[in-house]
Amino acid sequence: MSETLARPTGLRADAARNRARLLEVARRHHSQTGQLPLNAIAAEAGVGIGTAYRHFPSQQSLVEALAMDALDRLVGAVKQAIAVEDPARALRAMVTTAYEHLCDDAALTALLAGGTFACADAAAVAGGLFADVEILLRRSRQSGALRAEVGVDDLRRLLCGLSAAATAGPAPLGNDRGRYVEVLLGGLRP
Amino acid sequence: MSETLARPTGLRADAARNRARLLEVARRHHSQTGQLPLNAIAAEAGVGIGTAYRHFPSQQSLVEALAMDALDRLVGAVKQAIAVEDPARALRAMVTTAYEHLCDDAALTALLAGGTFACADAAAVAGGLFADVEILLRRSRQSGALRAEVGVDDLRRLLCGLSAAATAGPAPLGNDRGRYVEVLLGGLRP
Amino acid sequence: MSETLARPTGLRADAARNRARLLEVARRHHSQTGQLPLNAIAAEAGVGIGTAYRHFPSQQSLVEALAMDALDRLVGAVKQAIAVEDPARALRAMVTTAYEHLCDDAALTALLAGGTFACADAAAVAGGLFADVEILLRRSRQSGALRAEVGVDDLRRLLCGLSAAATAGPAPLGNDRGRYVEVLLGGLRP
Amino acid sequence: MSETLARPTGLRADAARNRARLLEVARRHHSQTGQLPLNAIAAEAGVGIGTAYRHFPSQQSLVEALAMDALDRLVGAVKQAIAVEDPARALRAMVTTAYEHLCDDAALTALLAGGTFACADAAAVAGGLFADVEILLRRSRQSGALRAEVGVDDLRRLLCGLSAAATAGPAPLGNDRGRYVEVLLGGLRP
DNA sequence: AATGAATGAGCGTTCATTCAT
DNA sequence: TATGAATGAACGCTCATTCAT
Repeated sequence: MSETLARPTGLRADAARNRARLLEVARRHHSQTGQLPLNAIAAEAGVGIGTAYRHFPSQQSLVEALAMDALDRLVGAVKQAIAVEDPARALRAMVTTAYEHLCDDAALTALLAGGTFACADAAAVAGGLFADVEILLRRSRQSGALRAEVGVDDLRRLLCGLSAAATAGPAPLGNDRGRYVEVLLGGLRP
Repeated sequence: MSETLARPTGLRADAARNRARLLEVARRHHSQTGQLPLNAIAAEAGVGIGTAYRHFPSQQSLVEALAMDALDRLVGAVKQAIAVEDPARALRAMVTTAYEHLCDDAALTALLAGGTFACADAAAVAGGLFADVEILLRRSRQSGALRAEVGVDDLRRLLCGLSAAATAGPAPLGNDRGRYVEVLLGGLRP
Repeated sequence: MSETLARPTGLRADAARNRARLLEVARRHHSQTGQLPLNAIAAEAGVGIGTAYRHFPSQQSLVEALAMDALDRLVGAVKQAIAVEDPARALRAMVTTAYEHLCDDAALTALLAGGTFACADAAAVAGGLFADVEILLRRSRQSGALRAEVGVDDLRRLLCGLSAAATAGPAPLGNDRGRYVEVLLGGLRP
Repeated sequence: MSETLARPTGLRADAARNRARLLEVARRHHSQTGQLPLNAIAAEAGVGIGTAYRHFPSQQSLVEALAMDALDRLVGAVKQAIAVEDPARALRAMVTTAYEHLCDDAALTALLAGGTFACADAAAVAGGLFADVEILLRRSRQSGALRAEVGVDDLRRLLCGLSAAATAGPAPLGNDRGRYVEVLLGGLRP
């Protein structure tokens, strides 16, 4: 019943406001420093530390809450890619959109790079995503658009690593980052 | 005058011994936990914390000292690759060996992923490495073995991201990791 | 008016159910960890923290509620002991049974060791107990079965200390603990 | 080599001063509240929290340092008791002095009640103490002054429990507490 | 040059308690 | 009356860094 959820329902108005504030501050911290110090985030959000822990009993649950919206969008984009008839084009669409989503949302990258889940709903959504991707990969493989040995988990790792390569460092790539996904796409062909 | 060096010369015997002990302990910490707590390392090495700071005034300098040996080996391997006459084979050799070196040495990956240097000698060696790679890339490009838009810095990022993808997570790839570099090699072709 | 009671009467059905659940969880916590964290207990019992506080406005009142059953049993056992005609045997019976009750119920020990009461009914029951014991002690003293200087409060302290000695530590005494009460019984003789 | 000691040697002057301040404040806290919050103790002693942890890496080590002087005195007193020729009188002397020492020093009671040791020197001193007591108990048993089934560890528990009984509660016994050890002495006789 | 004592910012976490809904 | 959101004091502990000896 009172299981931790990345996207809770039926929050009281004030609780929802606090949650939103916490997420907002946390997002800034995470994207800027890569860290999620709950004490500082709570203070900056003008919220008691206990409240922060009530909403996010672990850092992982906070990461999942941060990533939830982006995860939803990614799921939608992948479903759109699956709808493309030509397997090669579908694969390209899926990889490209996943790459863009990961580059745009550090929490999503952290969540998928970790591969573990604290919140049941996040795990469920991610599981659906992986299942969708699996379908697409199988089609791509059968049509000869994808190397045989690349599975869902490989793609997860490759995409996370690639977005890290594009995003990390003192001078993260901006508009230019599209080049990297072309390298990956080229490499995925048999 | 006495600029910090990743590989100092003319150390007194005891100083050299302390340095070696610190590096040994630090390497263990870094490979096991990914962290470099100077206090604990100094204590474990049986060396005063002040001495540790004399040797490594910043964590970055410690990382560079840790990576120096691997960096040397990488430089040698790249020079060997350059010596290969066929540009495509040379490129493949270089990328493969760099990937393996990065997978095998977390400090080397940290150093190259950061892209900044605290020690002049490390910067110089890395500069030489990049110059060598640049030569190889130009040859590869001219012979049509490499995409036009991939520069040295792109390759640095791609390799670091790829080794992170192979190494990270609860179940790092082991012998199997060779698959990933094939993806990269495939993607580098025009 | 509505003074706090360790054993309230006329509770609504749901309130009684909540109370019972809270006590059940609290007993488990107290016997396992020696602590009574109200938040965790309320959550585990599926009861709001506010409700928990309504039932048990202080930790002391919770301890007293936890101890109430055991206290009743102890009162009964002491009355039985008083009924024994021979003063020496009566004293022995009373001390032995009290010791066993204390060893078996950590909350009872906590209540009697503290010596103060938050709930009027607990205080009343304990007062009755002490009065009964007082009677027995007087008889024992007069018959020469008890040292003159040992009063009810001394016995309370001695018994609590003894059960702590038997129960505490990494290796609490089990079946063997009967030895300790023999020491006390021996020492109570003039 | 750098093992934790309850009584370190060769401290720098300022370190010794800080240590003494910490112990002084800690003793007050422990005797008044039974707790040892390192943060508060460090602040009250006018010492950084890091310094406090340097001196006492665990609460247990702080307890042992607090108890060390009393433990020494107890060892001396027990040796004196052993020197008494008559076994019954020797036993009485030992039990009485141990009881008094425990009543007078809460840290000593905590240390002996726990029965575990973080500092090698404290463990060694305590081990010597137990060995001495063992000798005395054997003599007492052989001369018929002690119940057969009471061993060193039983006596440890009984004495800790008894001193807790005398010391605890809202109205700890003062001069009067001698009565309790008479009960124990009486009970130890066969 | 080496040592290691001292510092204190900072993080994770618990939990008693209050109060708006 | 029941609920549970919010609060914040308090505590344990780590670790980078400075500086007196």
